[in-house]
Amino acid sequence: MARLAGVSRATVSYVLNNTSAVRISEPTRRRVREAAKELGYVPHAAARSLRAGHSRMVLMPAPDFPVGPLYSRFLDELQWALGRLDYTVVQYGAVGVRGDEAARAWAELRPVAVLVPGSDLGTKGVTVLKRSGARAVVTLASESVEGAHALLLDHEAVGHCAGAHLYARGRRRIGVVVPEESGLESFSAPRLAGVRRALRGTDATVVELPLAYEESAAARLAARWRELGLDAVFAYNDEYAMLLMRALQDEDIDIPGHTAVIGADDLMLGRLLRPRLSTVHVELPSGRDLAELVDRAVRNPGAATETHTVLGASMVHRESS
Amino acid sequence: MARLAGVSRATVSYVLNNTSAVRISEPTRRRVREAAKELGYVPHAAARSLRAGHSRMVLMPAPDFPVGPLYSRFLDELQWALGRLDYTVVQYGAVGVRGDEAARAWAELRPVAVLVPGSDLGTKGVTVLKRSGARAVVTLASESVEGAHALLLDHEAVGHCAGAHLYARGRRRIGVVVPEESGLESFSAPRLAGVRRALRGTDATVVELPLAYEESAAARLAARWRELGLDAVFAYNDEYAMLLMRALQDEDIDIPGHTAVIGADDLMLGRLLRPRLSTVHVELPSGRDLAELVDRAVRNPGAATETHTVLGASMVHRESS
DNA sequence: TTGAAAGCGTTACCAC
DNA sequence: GTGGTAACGCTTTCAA
Repeated sequence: MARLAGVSRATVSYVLNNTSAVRISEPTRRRVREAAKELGYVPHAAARSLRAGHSRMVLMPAPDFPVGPLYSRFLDELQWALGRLDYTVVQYGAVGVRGDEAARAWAELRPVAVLVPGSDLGTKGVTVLKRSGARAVVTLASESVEGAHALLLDHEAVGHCAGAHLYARGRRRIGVVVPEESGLESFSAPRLAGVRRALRGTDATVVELPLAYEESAAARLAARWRELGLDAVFAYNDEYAMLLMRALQDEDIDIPGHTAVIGADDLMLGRLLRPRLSTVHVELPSGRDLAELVDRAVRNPGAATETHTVLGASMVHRESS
Repeated sequence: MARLAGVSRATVSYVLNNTSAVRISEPTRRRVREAAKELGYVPHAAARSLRAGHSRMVLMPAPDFPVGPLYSRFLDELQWALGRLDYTVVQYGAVGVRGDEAARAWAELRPVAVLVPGSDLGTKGVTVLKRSGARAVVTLASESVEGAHALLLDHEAVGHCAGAHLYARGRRRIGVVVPEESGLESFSAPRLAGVRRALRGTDATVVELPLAYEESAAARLAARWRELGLDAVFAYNDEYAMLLMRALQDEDIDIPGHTAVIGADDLMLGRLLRPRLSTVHVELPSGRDLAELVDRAVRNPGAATETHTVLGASMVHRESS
């Protein structure tokens, strides 16, 4: 778009950006708008941000494993809230690119802010991003990273909640399912650690139970259940709980009589099981709050990095424990 | 980055891009590389694509409703395959922006290709994208759009498969669950239509059953089940099937004796229900094939738009039907 | 009120 | 072999 309406490029820019500093005559405005519509003109984001020296793009790495409804809703809310603040959310999809290499790839897009779920970002990566112009880097993980704002997802508290509940219900030999699927370690490890902490100094014992999300794996685990001598199991989340519970029931193991089973995430499916599944309800951070944190950080990049602990965990006791 | 290593910007460009047309002395190369590393230099994608006149960005709108494991896996595979072809996949997150307005927002990023799941793109939108430089526009929906390549997701075939199966099992009064959640119409409507087609000209009847994904809604539907007089129900997908099946069982309705229940998508949870859930297995398009389609279209934008019907549907008969 | 021109970071092209 | 220069599309400053 340029001399299409018989005016200068500057005039076009003024009209389309509603620049209030200069006054353009109504007829000219109309001519520009009509020409723009007719030509199907769309501004060039790259040129704009190149000239401006910054963009309004908030970048997140696209998750590379199936995400549940919890995260979907969180993401939706976040996108909505950031959209209201005039940011554009972009999920960068690159599989197999990790750590600092990923940070460099993100930095090429010169996002104004970067949101990183998971612990795949080091101090080095934060430096690269900041030097490339990112005014805010926020991590969502169990541990904070130097130089970045942190939303500490306290998965450890989820495990603690589960462990304390099972202990209070009189269980003493407690299994903890740890998914074998990759990409889940950063969630499962702290959940296991939380159970351990809840039971430290008591007479209860904790047994780690690696489990792949397959019927056959669950059946194998259930087959040796009696010899394991467990009276309770915290199954990482509701889906693994459903998988294991079914396998245990197929082995005629009474739930919760012989073994208590609890999950986490409070998904719909837990309410549909029989016995109804006890679960740890997890409260993800509010998308609106996170959007405001990002906006604050962008407006004031010099401020100290904030660290918030989120992910409220509360027990939902139903019938399986 | 510019005169940091005491060389010209052009030389920097040559070194970092390994341009073979010109020969740069080894010492110079080293100096440039060192300076780049020291400064944490990262190339500016916007400047690059501005200069080049095109990018390697493939844009997809981020889904604004919870997606299942099927779609997650498809997306993962697609990102991997496009990554191998040196494209960068970006999911554009904007909630509440629809149709041509969304197309214009996407066009601002000047992606080389746009992949649109769902039927939210009109001929107008395709024109805007193409005029802005997109060399390939591919839709994944039930209907094709003029000017765009189309992967026809044949949800109608899913419904047909379900209807034919239930008829063959002797069922004649067939309910079809239609989710009330928004965003799912483009999947649920063709699935319902497929059931209708399968039973057209037979003595079977089809009853549409709107259902929200909530226990209470399912309970209300189950409470009036006997008066509905249905002997089978196709529940949109496995999750709705689980919801409804549980409600029916709570009403002491025998499955499959009194009512056959089938789902779709062949999720793990169907195998864990008792009775085991019959389901329509759905084959999403191969991410690799789609990546190749995109690449072909990008290399040869003039070629006629391709239309492929994907989404193979096949019945998985278990115990609930 | 409008237009001309500079400059953002890159890279292709041409002189040196 | 190397380095200057122009141009990509846009915004902004300054001059007309």
